[in-house]
Formats: sequence, C-alpha cells, structure tokens
Amino acid sequence: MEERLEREVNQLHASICQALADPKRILILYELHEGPKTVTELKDALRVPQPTVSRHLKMLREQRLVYGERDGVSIRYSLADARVIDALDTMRAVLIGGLAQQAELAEGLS
Amino acid sequence: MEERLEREVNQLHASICQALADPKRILILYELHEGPKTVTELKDALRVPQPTVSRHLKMLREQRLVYGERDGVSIRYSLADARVIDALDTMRAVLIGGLAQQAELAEGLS
DNA sequence: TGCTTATATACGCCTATCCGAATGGACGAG
DNA sequence: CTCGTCCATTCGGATAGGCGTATATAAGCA
Repeated sequence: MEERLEREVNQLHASICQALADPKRILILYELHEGPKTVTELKDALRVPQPTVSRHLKMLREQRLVYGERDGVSIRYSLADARVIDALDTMRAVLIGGLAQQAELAEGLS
Repeated sequence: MEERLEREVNQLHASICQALADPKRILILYELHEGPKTVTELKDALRVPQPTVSRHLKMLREQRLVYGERDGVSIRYSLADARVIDALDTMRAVLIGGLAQQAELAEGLS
C-alpha cells in the first residue's frame, strides 16, 4: 500500500514537472513572477495567440501552479507558489553547467 | 538576435524539464542520488524491463543530467549535477503544498 | 435585450513520447 | 573464437501534447 501511494505521488511529481516542460509555459511562469497579469497582458507579452495562452494556463491551473481571479471583464492570473521559480532557476543553472561542460569538450577537440 | 538566443535557451530549459517529466526517470535520478548504479541495478531497483531503463537513461544522458562509465562488462551511471535533486525536491514541496490546499478545500465542503 | 470585450473550450491535424518485443553490439571468460 | 552477460537500439502501435481555427461562455454597458 505504501508502495502504491509512493507510485501515485511520483506520478503527480512527474505531472507537475510536465507542466514545466514547455517554453511558453516557462515564460508564462516567469512573467507571473513579476506580478499578476491578465490573459491579454500575457498574450501581448509573449506574442502568442490568446487560445494558446489559455490552454497553457489551464494546464498550469490543473497542476495548481497558478490561479486566476476575475477582475471585472478580465481574469488576473498569479503564481500559486514562488518556489516554482526557484526550481526553474535551479534547472537553468544545471542547464548552463551542462553547456559549459559541452563547451569544454569542444575546446579540447581543437 | 538576443531575442533568438533567449528563445533557444528557453527551449533547452523546457527540454531539461521534459527530462524530469516521467515517473521512472524521477525514480532513476533519486536512485542515482544514493550513488552510482549500473543498468542492471537500476532495472532491479525499479522493477522495469531493461530496455525501458536504457531508453530513459539515454534521454537523461542527452540532457547531461547523468553520465555513464564503463566498468568491465557493465556501465555505471552517475548523477551529473546533484542540483537536479534540489529542483526535484522543490517541485515536490510545491506539489505537497498544492495537495494541502486541495485538502483544505475538501475540508471546507464538509 | 443586444453589442463588445475578455477568456475558455472544441475540433482536426500533426508531431512526439511511451511501451513491449525483438534485435544488435560490446565485453570478458574459457 | 564462442558463448553468455550486459547494455543499447529499432520497430510498430497506442497515447498524449501542441497549434490554429472556429466557436462558446461570461461580464459590462447601452
């Protein structure tokens, strides 16, 4: 049973990572880190069609990474947990580390 | 041009997150965090067919999250950067936070 | 009610990913 | 060299994700 639960938590863990596995969603999260924004503001900032933004927001909502509050005619989205940005920054650092290592290798070949 | 570069880095950022977006790969990374392991050891620990392990390792290798060194007849894999585990732990904390919030909501309904 | 703006969803298409089963390739023992 | 072990890759089918277009829902206002 503990086995079963652990598998499920792991599945959720993967799902939440999956939500980060798209460039546009990453951009959305970084945008929201600067403060709450409406769908229109996001679509203008990212230069992406509105349905695309909404679909990505839906996925982020389902993973509880963001939430939206109606504000008159528009809906203002916010980060649900700023730690997501920490995780993204860490992954970016790992990425840079990998690129540096790759560059060293290339250097060695010359 | 700066625009172009930023898009590319973002794509890589997403790719590296994509590598985390699978339960088995998450388990592999946590296993490797305990120390280097061979493919056979991983397949036994995760109770997964060997080709599956190899395919996942390939993806992790391509993202430079792990690397393998031949050790006689087997290949010993290691984490390339322990910070990946930090990021995973952070995401797991975010996940737990979301679940707690979900539980509060459910509580409120009773 | 009727119109406009803002957001969400549905549909169809394409691409990517996952898996299991089978195959291929590298190493060491004898 | 041959065999057995360990690991990697390929193939085919099923599933999921992303996008653009078109459409639906919701709020505000006349």
